[in-house]
Amino acid sequence: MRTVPSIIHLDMDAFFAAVEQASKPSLRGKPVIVGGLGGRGVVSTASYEARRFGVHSAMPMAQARRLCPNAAFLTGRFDAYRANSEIVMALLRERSPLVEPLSLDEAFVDLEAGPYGPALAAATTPAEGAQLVLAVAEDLRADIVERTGLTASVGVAGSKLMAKIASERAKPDGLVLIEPGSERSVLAPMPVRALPGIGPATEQALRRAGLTTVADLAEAGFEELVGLLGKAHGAGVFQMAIGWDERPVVPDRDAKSVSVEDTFEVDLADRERILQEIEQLAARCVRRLRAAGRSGRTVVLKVRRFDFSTLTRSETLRGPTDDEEVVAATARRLATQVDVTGGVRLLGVGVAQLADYTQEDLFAQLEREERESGTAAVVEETVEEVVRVDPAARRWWPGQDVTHREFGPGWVQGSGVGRVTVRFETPYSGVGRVRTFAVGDEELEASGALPLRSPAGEGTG
DNA sequence: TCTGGGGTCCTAGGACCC
DNA sequence: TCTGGGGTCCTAGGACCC
Repeated sequence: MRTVPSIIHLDMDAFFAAVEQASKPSLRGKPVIVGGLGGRGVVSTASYEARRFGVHSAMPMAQARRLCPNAAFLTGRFDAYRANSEIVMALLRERSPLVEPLSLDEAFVDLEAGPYGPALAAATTPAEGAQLVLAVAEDLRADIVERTGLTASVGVAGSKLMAKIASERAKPDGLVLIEPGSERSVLAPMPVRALPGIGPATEQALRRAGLTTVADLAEAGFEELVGLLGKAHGAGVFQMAIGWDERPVVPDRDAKSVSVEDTFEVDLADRERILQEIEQLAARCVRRLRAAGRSGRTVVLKVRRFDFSTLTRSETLRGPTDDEEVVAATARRLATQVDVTGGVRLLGVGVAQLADYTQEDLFAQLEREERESGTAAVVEETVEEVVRVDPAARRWWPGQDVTHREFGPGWVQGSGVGRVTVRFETPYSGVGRVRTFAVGDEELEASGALPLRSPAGEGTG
């Protein structure tokens, strides 16, 4: 392992909620909860103000409402999160080409590559190298605030494992260094659950064996952990426990699967309806697959039943496809293997075994020919229904960006009984005023997210 | 008013081939 | 006539992460 702590782990603080607060001046300093607003939604991110009430990620939204009824409850605006994520990732890539994003708000950076590599290699002592890395990290954090107004926590260490643990300790808005050589003493007192890859099930298995701290794991040894957790997991956990981690920072990992899924407000019982939903999921899945310029060979259908039991059925085709009809027909075929009595709460369609491009899709051609010659099962024609958009039937989502012809840009605070309430403010304005309109008001329209820093540099944000 | 959506990796059994 | 073992692919499920 490295003697200079040249690996950085960056984690944006309460990212989704922080973007909302930066976008909406009236929410700064207030509890904000982003997540699914339907009856079956869960919390995606809670602001630190909301966390003080006990709200956290993955908590059912209904419970969050009980704990923190005065919070702002918003649906996610992923375009805004993606745009700010790209700004942050670009700032990381200025420091090194070796950037490994883990999600929109998290990434590893290896500073040994890139502009600081030579200076790090030239450092005469590890302490000198550490000082350089800390300076780079502080500069990075300042750049992120300047460009987005958002704060990030950064961990700096000699391995991915320790950098990640360091960023966790740095939260919120901090910087923590774990000195190479101190790994084992830092890890020893920590609960096993603090190690990435140890979740509730593994924690339980270890607790039954009397192992609760990382020191316990190191003492238990390789053999016992492999016996308890299996070969790969046991070996991995043991290595983590003794602070051993040589995993490289790997940029540009290609996706290995693409999937979409929907949980329904009310369980679906009708077979015909289930097939329709599968049809639409397949279409969405293929749209994403094609947008990524990929095709896939294995189609996966996922079904969660009324009792939360979840199963998957998959079929591997002879070659990769990006044809909507092929994916849909395969998913429908898989659906016939599933017992749906009692109802279905979730359906998902995915494609795996991805290939980089589509060759001539012989499989799709074959399916089409069979259908046309009438040898395949008759599939009802999907008639493109032309739905005229009735303005009065529009749906507005809490948090959504809108523009009013007279009052300008704002966001939806809430809607119901034919009315929609909008607060007119922007990332660069002061706290805005609230006005209420009829949901069908033609002056009001949906709009895109504004950058958190105005390109013209107006306002203070 | 229980439990999202998008992913990754691992395991284990059976089929199939040599 | 019986008895192999290894490798790879496919499928299903589970744990985990953000």
